[in-house]
Amino acid sequence: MRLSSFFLPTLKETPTEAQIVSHRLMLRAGMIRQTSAGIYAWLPLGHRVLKNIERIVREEQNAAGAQELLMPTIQSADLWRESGRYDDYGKEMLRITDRHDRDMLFGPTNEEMITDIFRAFVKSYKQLPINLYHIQWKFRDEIRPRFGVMRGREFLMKDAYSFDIDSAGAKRSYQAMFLAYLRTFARMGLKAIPMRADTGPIGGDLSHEFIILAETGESAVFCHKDWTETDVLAGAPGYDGDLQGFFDQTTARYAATEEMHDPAVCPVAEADLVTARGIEVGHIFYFGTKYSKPMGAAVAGPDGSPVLVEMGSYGIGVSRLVAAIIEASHDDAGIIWPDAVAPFDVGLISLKKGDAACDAACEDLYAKLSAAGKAVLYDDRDERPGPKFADMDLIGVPWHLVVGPRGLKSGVVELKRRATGERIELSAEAALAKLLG
RNA sequence: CGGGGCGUGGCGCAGUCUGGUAGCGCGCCAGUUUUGGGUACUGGAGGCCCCCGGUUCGAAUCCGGGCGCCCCGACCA
Repeated sequence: MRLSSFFLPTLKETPTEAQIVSHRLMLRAGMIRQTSAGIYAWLPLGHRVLKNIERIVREEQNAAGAQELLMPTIQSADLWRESGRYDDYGKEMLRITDRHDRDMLFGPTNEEMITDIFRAFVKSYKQLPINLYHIQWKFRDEIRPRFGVMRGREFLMKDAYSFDIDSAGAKRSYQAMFLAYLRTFARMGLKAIPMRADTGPIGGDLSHEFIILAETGESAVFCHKDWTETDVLAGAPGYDGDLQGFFDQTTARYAATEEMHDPAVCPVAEADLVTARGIEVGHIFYFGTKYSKPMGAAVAGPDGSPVLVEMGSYGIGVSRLVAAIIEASHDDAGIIWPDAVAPFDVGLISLKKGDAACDAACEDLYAKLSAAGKAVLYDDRDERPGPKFADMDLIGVPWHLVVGPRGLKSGVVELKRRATGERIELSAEAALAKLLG
């Protein structure tokens, strides 16, 4: 992509409404545009990151055996009356009336709808287990949306729903998602800590929140310091392996949100306890027959008699992750994208547009990197070096390849790693080899 | 919903108290200049001053009503 024609409205100054660093940087980097309180348009740069995160989530869900489908954003109130949540959910649910005066709503979650789909088609225990998910926009009419996409009213969520014949199967489904979540967040360069959590309005008796530590996190969290020092996934099994063992071993290490933490009975010595702020990026629930019972989702068991299915649900805040990653990875100059989610792999900076040698070298590098499958943002604008460096730092591209007349005279270009600031001079060929290696 | 604050070119703000030609910085456009970390100068474009009503010869400014947005609290991916 040539920056001269890329829609990237970066800002030099920070809009006043943005209070936390991720929101400020997302606005300054031209990633999002607010359209109403808690509702945002995703501009091209932000959209690229959102899609990358979505892709990782999808790959890991598929690897864990979940199957993707897509349910609508608008739902009928009738389903929610069946589960009893139409009244329970309160004002957070956006209620809509259609032209025939039918009660509709913009889905805040999909337990009812997926249960309805399940019960329509699945009739035998032989078809279980099943885990279905989608990645779809949700709307929750928060009392106070804030912090940009961190707590928007409209947000993109991956929600998965598992169906099992018994609680042993359901727990195994839960543990598979538990592992999938750890893998998902690790791939994004995040250290997410699973914490025992309240089940809230979703209901149920087993639940973990996945929390990443960041100063601007909305809730206080407590965990053993081992969490911050070791790789949770070291020794993790495959999905057909000993999930129970991994789950037991992982959850044995203390970690709890404020609501669940009681200093009086905390098993961790004070010296080993980390007290921090956290951002919730995922939440998993096992809730048994909470929905299958009122909605009559039963299958024939081995003896032919009906058995209510055991369910769980598993959410990841996809749009929130964009902000959460920035909270966890930035500096004074701007965003530092982890490679896996970066909107571009390489930022190619031409220091002097119009200089024949410089233009030729840039075009050549741009063509070769692109041909090799790299996403390259080529800053071919007729600008001075200063703004180019500043913009590339701001939008956080992981590698900066700087090409200028001065270096070309001595046969070198400069390669900079955004995360460390480390810069090396090397030949164009060597730079290509390093970026493609 | 309770408490606090804000609404003036794209962004950041002044002007409002004390009514009288709508301003500054950044950005944008043109030209000159400069050229390895947001160059300097000159010229230019761009504003229903959130909306409606009232007071007044005259309202960004005063009065009434509405709308929108932000921050602090309880709820949530």
